[in-house]
Amino acid sequence: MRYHKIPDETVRRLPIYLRGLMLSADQGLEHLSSKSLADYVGVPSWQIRKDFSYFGDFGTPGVGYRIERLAKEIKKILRLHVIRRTALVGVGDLGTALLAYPGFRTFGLDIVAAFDVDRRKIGRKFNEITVEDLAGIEGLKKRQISMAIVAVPREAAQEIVDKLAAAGVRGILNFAPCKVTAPKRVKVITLDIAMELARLPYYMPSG
Amino acid sequence: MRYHKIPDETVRRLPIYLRGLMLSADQGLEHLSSKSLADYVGVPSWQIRKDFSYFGDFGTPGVGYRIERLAKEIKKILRLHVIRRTALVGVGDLGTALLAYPGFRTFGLDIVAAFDVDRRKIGRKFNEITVEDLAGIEGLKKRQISMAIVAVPREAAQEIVDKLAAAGVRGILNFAPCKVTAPKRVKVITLDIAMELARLPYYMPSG
DNA sequence: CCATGTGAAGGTATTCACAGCC
DNA sequence: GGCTGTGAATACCTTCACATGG
Repeated sequence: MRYHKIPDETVRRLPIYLRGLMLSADQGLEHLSSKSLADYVGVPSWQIRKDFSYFGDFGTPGVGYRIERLAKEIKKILRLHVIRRTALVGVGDLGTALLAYPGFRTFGLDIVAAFDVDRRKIGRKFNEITVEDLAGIEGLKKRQISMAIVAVPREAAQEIVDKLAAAGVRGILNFAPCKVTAPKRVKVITLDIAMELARLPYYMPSG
Repeated sequence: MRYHKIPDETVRRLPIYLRGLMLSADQGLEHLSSKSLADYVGVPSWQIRKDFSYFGDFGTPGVGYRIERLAKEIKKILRLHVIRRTALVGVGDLGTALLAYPGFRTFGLDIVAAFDVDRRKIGRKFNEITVEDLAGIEGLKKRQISMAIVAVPREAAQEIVDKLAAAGVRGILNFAPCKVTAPKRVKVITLDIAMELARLPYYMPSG
C-alpha cells in the first residue's frame, strides 16, 4: 500500500461501512469479506476493496477483514475515535426530533447542549438536555463543544452560523434550506431534506 | 443545443437552482444572470450555465435567464409540475417533524396521509393529517399516492418498503439507517442523517 | 459590451480483471 | 479455493476559454 489521498466519495461511504462493521461486530462476527459487507450495505464489493485500499492493508486474502481492527481504523480516519460534543441550535419540530434521535451516538456524536430564542422553550428539558438562551452560544469553547447542528428557519441561519463560528465551533451541520457562509476554519455541510425528496420524482419510473 | 442526457450531479443541483429561482421570483425579479444565481446558491456560474445547457437554451446573452420560464422548465424536468401526493410512514419524533416541515410544499410535494403501528397514535391529528393504521397502506393506489417517506426504526424499514411497493408506490425517501431493497419499478433514496454528521469531523480543520 | 452556451482539457471516481497471498 | 489489493481502462464530472449572439 502506498500513500493515497482518500477521495471525497470514499469518505462519504466510510460511515456506511462503519455502521455495517459495528452491526456485524454486535452479532459476534470477527471477520467479514468485502462480498458479505457488500450484500449488507449495498455497495459493490470491488468498490469496498478499492475504498479500503486507500488507507491500508486490513484484509487477509482468503479470509476477509478483521472487523474490530477495521472499524477502529475507520473511526480514526473519520476522527470519530474521540467523543464529539455537539450543540443543537433551534429546538423546533426538527430540532426536537434530532435531540431524540439515537443514531448520532453510534458514531460517537453526543448532543450535549441545546439553544433557542423562544423564551417559552428556554429551561425546558428534552431528553436530559435543558434548552438554553441563544446568548449561551458564546460559552461553547469553554465547554469544549466544537460541532453544532443548525435547525433554525432560513432567515436566522446565517446569523446563527456567524455566532457559532465566533464561538470557536469548527464543524456545522446546517438543516436550513439556504446557502450559509463561514470562515475557512469552519466546515459547513448543508442537508436540505426537501431537496432530497424533490429529486425523487425524476427517478420514478413512468413519472 | 443538442440532445444530452442530464448528469445525475446536475439533477442533484436542479432543486437548489429551483429554490433560488422561486425566491428571486418572489422578490419580483424577471431576469437573473448565472452570476447572480451563483452568488445566491453557492454554485459557480460556469457550472450553472453548463447544467442549464444540458436541457435547453433559456438564457439571453447580455441579459440572463427568464426566471419564470426557467423555473417552470426545471419543475417539468424534475417532474414536479404536478402536485405529488405523498404518504408518511412512522409518526415518531422524526415523522412528526416531517409532517410539520413546510419545505416540501415549495416543491409541490404534499404529505396527505400518515401511518403508524402505534394504537395510541392512530386517530390523532398532526397538522391536519390524521394518523391511520398501517393496514391502510394497501389503499394508497386508489388514493393516488405514489410517493412515500419512511421514518420508522431500522428493523421495520424493509417490511414497510415491501408493503409500499406492493401498494403501487413508485418513489420512497427512506430515513431508516439501513439498506432497503425494492423492485426496479420503485426508486428508493436513503437519507441517513447521522451519516452526514459523521463525516463532519473528517473535514474539520485541526481535528 | 455583457452574458450565454459549448467544445476541449483536465481531474476525479468507478469498474474491471487479475496477480498475489493465505 | 477464496479473497484481497491494485494497475489499467473506462466513464463521469468539472473547469476553462472563447466563439456567438442580443
